[in-house]
Amino acid sequence: MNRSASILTDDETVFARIRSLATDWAIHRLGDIQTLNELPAGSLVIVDTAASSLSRTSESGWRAFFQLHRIVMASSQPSDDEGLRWLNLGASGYCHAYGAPATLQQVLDVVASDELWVGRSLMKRLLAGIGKHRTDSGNWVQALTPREREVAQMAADGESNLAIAEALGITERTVKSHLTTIFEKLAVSDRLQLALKVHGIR
Amino acid sequence: MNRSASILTDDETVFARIRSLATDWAIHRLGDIQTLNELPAGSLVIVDTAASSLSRTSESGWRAFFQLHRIVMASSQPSDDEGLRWLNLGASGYCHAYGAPATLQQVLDVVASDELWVGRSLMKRLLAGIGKHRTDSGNWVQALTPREREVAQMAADGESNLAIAEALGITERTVKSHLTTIFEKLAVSDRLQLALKVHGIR
DNA sequence: AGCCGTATCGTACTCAGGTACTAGGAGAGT
DNA sequence: ACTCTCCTAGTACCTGAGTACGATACGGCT
Repeated sequence: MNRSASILTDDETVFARIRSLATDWAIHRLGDIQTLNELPAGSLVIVDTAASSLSRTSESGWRAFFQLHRIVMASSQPSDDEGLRWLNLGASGYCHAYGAPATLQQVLDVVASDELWVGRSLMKRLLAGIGKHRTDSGNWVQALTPREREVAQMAADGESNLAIAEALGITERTVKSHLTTIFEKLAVSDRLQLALKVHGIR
Repeated sequence: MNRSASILTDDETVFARIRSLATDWAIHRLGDIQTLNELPAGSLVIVDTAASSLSRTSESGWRAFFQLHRIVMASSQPSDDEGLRWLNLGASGYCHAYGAPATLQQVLDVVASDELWVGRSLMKRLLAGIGKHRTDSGNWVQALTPREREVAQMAADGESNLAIAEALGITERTVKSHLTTIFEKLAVSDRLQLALKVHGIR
């Protein structure tokens, strides 16, 4: 396959890692950020956020680069906020420079397909900013029966017992019954503790 | 490799396509949405948004399913809005049911790695919308006095009125008094709603 | 046939949470 | 001085939530 990518980094370890793990890819090394201008348009590039020559490029300079190529920013100390900054400037991806080999391979594959690659935790923040996404923190589900899951979710979302009963077409007494079981299974004392557990707080 | 996934669809074409393209995967077919409860926790599942049995599941039912498994919603007529709805409910991915084989393969790989898969155009929208929403989640603090903030935070963390009173060296009555003011200022009815607001859920 | 898990529902009870109405003292600003 | 907000607190009262101690029915497993 004719797959090649370039990388810009000052860190020998990062370079060696990426070169070795990406077996499907031919990796070229860039000496300076300005050499991005010499690559054919649409090239796949990994840029180490710690590379020294980065500081000489303005914000609009970055926007231009991101338009020209598909660029993945790799940080050795990634954070959601840093990732957000790069993605907002137009980066095609943001990942951990020392991430798992399989993950880095995946990042390259995805970005090469003209998709964007955003890590899990940052993605959740993006979704949370738009709607009310909440996943994870969740082996609580596995302890519950299907019916109990519905009741637990609604109670955790702030619905009253009566509201839950009406929504599910059962009596309030049955809702209470389910909740008692749920509290016992999840080792919580009331619906507020349940909500904290379901929504992954503490 | 021991890679298997399940699919729920009424559409023979979709089933045939996915089965044929995903050579690395063993694909099982599900007959009904309820069979999700019988799969081992954390299973990888593709669900056709047009499947007839979907309508019988409530919103909270979906949330529970999404926490139990890694579920990719596949639509034959995808839209950003529809995608956003599913992802907000907790889906692990949203893609085109008739998408390019290589893309679908990638979706499975990515989701199997416990990442989220969001298409390019939807991702752009998420990134565009991040700025304003993120600031107003901390808005509740502004409306409250310092003392009220302390009480609100503790109540939102699940502490009882008595526990808050003892921690702050005041009577339970005063805690109640603060809470009544807090509820009024933040336009919520009880401590559970307060917790959801403080922790940025709805 | 018997056991067990799940889902449903009844009555009665306790109690934490929340409201209504009220009010005194401390401190800041006019 | 006067007003205003904040923090504090008492008594009385109501209600939703949760528990105790049941019950019936259905389906699967041994």
